[in-house]
Amino acid sequence: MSKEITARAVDYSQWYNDLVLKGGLADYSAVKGCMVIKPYGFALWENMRDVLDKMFKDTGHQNAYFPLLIPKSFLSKEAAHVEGFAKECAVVTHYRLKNDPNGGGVVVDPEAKLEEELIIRPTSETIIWNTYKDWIQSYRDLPLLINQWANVVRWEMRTRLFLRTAEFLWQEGHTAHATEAEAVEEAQKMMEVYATFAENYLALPVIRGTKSESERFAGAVDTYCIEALMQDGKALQAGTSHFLGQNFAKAFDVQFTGKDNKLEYVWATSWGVSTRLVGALVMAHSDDEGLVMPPRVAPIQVVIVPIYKGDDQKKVLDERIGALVQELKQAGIRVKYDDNDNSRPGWKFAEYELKGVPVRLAIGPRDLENGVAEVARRDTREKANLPLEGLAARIQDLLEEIQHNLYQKALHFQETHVTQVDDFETFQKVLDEKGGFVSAPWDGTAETEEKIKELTKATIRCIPLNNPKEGGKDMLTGKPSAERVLFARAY
RNA sequence: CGGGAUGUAGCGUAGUCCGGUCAUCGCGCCUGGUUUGGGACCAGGAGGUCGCAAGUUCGAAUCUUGCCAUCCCGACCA
Repeated sequence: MSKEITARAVDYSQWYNDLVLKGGLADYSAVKGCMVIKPYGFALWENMRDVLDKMFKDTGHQNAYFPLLIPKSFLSKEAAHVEGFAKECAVVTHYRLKNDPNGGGVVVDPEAKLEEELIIRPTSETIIWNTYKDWIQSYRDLPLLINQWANVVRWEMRTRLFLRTAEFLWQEGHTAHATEAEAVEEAQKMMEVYATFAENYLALPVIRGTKSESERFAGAVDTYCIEALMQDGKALQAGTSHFLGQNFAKAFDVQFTGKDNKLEYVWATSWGVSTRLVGALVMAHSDDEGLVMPPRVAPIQVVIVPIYKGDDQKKVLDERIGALVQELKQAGIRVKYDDNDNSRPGWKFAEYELKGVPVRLAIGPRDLENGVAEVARRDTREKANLPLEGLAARIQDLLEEIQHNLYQKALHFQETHVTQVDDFETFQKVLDEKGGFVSAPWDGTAETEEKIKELTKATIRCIPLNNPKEGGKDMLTGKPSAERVLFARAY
């Protein structure tokens, strides 16, 4: 069949591509490095977005929108920041096209060169802090808690659907605070929001931690992160939250007058998650039959497939199933009744399995006689006949059970893929043969971290929160180590 | 951005070395009919600038050059 997907064991990368493309989440586009998010994939993102948006608002944030284009000079104001992003910025140099005098279509009008070139935002710290300067004068203006939903562009050399594309969708929170402690607390709080979201909605267990200096966001004092583990044993950074100190306040001269009438620089945070979460979701739960969607964010939670011979039976089914659809909708369930007569039940079964719909109901005349529906769950692929009477409530429970089951499965995988090692030889062996996180003592230097990366391709994913301080020896250098950190090969 | 591979109808493909009724086959699509409890069947039909652009040639899917896109492996990164 044309919809067949490559098995994980055969080619994991191809399996992932097959799921995204054949599952209808996204397509390649005519533009290098950019993808088209298709309706089914976008519906998934919208569900994620809606939940996160509510969580942000519940923690006191407001949405705003800042420009896509940023004056080039802004980027250079914060030294570490420009260093981090300069290499991947798209630049707008002209503002007009004209007909090619040689008849070759349109060309850039050389007379329309911009005085100051504009960069397409790779992130918005600079334009936002330039704006905050005008918004903040007094401690009464603080804290300033803003989020924006936006697209950003980072000119990546190698792209992968959802995981790394030149343009992607995300949200970026940018907050300003009167004290350092309050800003740190905000950064930690938002990391916790992300972790809660990943675990409760994406059924994706994550490890909370901080980044080592070399993995830190360009311009941050501290980067908090949530790290997830994919089925191939590679780690994936699922969200980051940065304590920016006063770096941007100083770069953009954002000061406020305190109660004591003294001028002070504000303390800042920024935090973001992106459409990359879609990739994380796909790789964490799906199987060789196709996508597996966690019910809480699944675009379609329940699909109903009618089984009938002839129009008469169809009519009877339409009526009964129509009532059931209403019942399910009233229970807040996202349901689709697929009564398309052009494809047969078997085809639909396979199609919705590929799309990862958590629950499928098949209902035919036989079922109506018995007052039941055949209920199939995507996660375990089990089927059962359940009474139509009170079905909505049963389905609600079932969706929660599936959500929970997916989380438990992923959690078990994660827990069994954190390996403690103390020597470098074992470290390499675990990475090659088992994958996952490797917890190993590290001497705390960037040099050692770099050396380990060169030798093994593994990086420090995070220093877990509340990490026990245990004396030891660095597995590579033998130098004193204050604590274990988590290494992994990563996306 | 370096190395390797690929690009023929919506999808998957034959043909490319050796230029000349070669645009092949399957799925899908449209029409009609029979069907419908795990990817239906019959009959008829539509659909292709052979990735794009130059060039070589009497003649190019096929040869040459450039470009575009995708995949895999590196370096870089969410």
